[in-house]
Amino acid sequence: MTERPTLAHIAAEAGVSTATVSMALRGHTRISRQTRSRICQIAERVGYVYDRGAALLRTGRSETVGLLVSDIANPFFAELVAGVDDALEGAGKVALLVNTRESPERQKALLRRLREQSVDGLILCPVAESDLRLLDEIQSWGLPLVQMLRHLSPTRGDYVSLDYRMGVEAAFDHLARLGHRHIAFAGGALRHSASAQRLAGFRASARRHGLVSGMVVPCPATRQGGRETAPALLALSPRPTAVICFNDLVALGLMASLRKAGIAIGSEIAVVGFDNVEEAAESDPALTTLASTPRAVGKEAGQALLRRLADPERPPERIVLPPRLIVRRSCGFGGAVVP
Amino acid sequence: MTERPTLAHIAAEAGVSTATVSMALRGHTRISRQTRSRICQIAERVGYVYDRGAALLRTGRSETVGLLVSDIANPFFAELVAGVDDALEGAGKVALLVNTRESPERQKALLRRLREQSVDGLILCPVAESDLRLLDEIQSWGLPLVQMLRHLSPTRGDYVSLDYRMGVEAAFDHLARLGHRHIAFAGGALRHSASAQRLAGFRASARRHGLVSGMVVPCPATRQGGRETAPALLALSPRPTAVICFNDLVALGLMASLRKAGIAIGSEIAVVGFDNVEEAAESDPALTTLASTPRAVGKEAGQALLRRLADPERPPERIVLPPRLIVRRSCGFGGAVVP
DNA sequence: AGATCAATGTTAATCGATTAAACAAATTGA
DNA sequence: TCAATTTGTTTAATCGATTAACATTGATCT
Repeated sequence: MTERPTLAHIAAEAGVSTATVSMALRGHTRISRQTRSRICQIAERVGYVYDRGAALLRTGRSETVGLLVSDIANPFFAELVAGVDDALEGAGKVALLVNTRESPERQKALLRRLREQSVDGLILCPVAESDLRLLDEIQSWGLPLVQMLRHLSPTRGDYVSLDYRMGVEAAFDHLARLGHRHIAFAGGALRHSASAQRLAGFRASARRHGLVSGMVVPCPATRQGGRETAPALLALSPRPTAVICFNDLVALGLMASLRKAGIAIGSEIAVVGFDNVEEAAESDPALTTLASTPRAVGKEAGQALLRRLADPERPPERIVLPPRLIVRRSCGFGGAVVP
Repeated sequence: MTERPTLAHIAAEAGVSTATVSMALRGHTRISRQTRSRICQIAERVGYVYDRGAALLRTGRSETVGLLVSDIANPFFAELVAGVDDALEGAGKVALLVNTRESPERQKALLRRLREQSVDGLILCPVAESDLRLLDEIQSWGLPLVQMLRHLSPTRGDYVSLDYRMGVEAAFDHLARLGHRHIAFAGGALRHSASAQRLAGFRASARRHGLVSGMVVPCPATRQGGRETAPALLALSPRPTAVICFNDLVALGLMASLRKAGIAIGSEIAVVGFDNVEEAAESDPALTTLASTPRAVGKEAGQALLRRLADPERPPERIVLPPRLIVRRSCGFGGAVVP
């Protein structure tokens, strides 16, 4: 419980200046082998711990990044966070994780908080309804930023995400190939780019196949949302023979609801999800879905931020990972089936 | 992209000293209403942002907390982290989240990193195989600590967790009441208190009911682990008519495996999980389980740390939340059934 | 009138590490 | 031999906010 040792303590003990100690501990070449090793030994012995707060004041770098996600409790984001951590750990950086809970006010307050903390950069999954002004603001702070999963601008700044549009188109094409002509979309209710992109993929596909493109039923992106959206979906006319869901949770909820209503999933109605959560392989019937790879996305985002920190002048990056269609029984037996 | 304003800038503009500005912005009573509001206006106008790094150097408080979990990607921990965040947010603190990945070396390195960062306190879910020496060490640093979910010492320091032992006993009693005499435990393979407590609950229950207590099959605490443990379980002699699983993931994996083997879950063999994940209510059959409340645990842990920070001298706390038995079809129709 | 007090600021030291510039000593080059 | 260079270390300023101790002013009291 004694005072935490500082450079000055070590310097006194070694009979050198604090400057020497500072340089020695960081492996500066100007310090001789012997003094360095002597200093390191003393540091070890007295239990010296580097004070990043003090260093920050001088250097301006905190070796810390802000990570803002819209819902930490969501397992999808948990994977994402794990991926970011994977990338940061090797670089010796640590993430300040905050939960915006889809609230613009909280997002604003937390951004301020992270600035106060002098984070070196930000990885941001913006809350729904965020817009370009936020991007302007962040850039005016001179804070390196990676937009993750959702973007504020499709073209400005670094951006790492999934190709939602392509994913939905792949699902649609698959269903069309199976002969479906009435395909619906059970979609997220929030307004953000990841949602808009799915919808755009759906609409574009419908047009391309010459089908009705108005069969969209908005619903919360949760299991509960999926359950509750079944009636609205079945009430559509013509009644859809296939439905692409916002994500697996919606699909699983919807399937539970349809099962309860005695509707045969796979034959009477085909269901496609998005994400390929573990459960998808074991649901009844197994769920056709798009394998998104949240951990990979998080890791890419972390790495992108590290590159940006290393070189603020490099041109903006857009990294958009392609989801992979995984065909299972919830679309019937028309295609090659992965067990 | 201009220089970030400091107290000195504001002081110059307002024609007062930095001391006055500092006090004014923090609402110190020594500053008159008028100067305070004048200063606040200037701060607002020039876009002043508090520099916690600088303040930390002087005050020794970073308003930051270290949060170490053993597997961020695990949805259970995601809920836990969300709960911690819930508690911290109100207090204006932010969590530095790190992932120990069940590795003692990483845990050690990350603890050091967090100390360098001058976190005000720690919330730690220790990796398996951690022991008392770690607790001694942390206490020697004078860093406030809350042990979460797993403990290093059952009696020393603050501790927030779930009553795993009671949970397993409740499950056992329920199964015994239904007439089961051959009850097995499909358990975690890691050595930590949360695992030991479940096992203790199982053994104690078996003794209490005068049953064989050796029917324990260790397995990883994952869905995959559950799937792979089915053969070993069925090979036990006498063959168990009921199995209590380490958690829901194990139970769900096990059920999938048993289903595939053509075994009737609920009648031929009863299955009980632990956690009550969302999926448990919708599996086939619905899973009897113990509702653990990770978000609540996280929140309690966060609050406990806040109390500890407010008063380092208060006596250690032990908060152990009771899980609640939720009876569903995976145990057959012998009891009251929650749909 | 002089002492006392309250209200409101200011001065200056401080937290711990970094780093440009200065300096001393040893080595090399011509 | 003397200047130039290299090597190793020190000096001292600096980052931005906090805070104990001190200063000023005007009001109040006896």
